[in-house]
Amino acid sequence: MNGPELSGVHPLVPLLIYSDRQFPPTTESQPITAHREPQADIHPRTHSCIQVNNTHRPAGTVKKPLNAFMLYMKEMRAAVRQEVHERESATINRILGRRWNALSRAEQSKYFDLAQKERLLHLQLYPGWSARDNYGKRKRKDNQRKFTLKISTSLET
DNA sequence: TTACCTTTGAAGCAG
DNA sequence: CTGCTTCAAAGGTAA
Repeated sequence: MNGPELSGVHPLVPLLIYSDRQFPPTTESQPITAHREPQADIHPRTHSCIQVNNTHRPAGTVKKPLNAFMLYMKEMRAAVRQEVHERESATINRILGRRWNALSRAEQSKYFDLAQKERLLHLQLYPGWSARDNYGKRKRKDNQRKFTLKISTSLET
């Protein structure tokens, strides 16, 4: 198999090469975006990432490394979309979860190993980074539930 | 335009 | 340490 991957090689392969040593002149504001989501960093048409930098949301927001299942989803999502006549990610993800649980441990280990490498790579790419950087950033209704829970606790106290 | 929905796993947080 | 909560992807859908 030369490259079952759609785009060619795994997104982390070219980065593993760099992981051997310190990265070339990093502009600190732009730390190796090749990892994933280049669109979140620089838009070719926009080109002016200066404005988007501080005002709204930092373009260089470092996200969590993908776990084994997320990596499995990344690879299988397109295929499943073609198999079934469905486009909603919620439905697709439900199917992916079903297939993931049907995989043997040996088959899953492939993705667990890949996820571990991603974590190590992430550690090298962003030393000092913590998942708490993005913790509570999403606006979710769960926040209200947590808030309500707090209120209940306070009332009891 | 944004959050929701949905999955598993990792990790943060609270007690 | 135990258990609960949030985020990671992602795309149609609802508000």
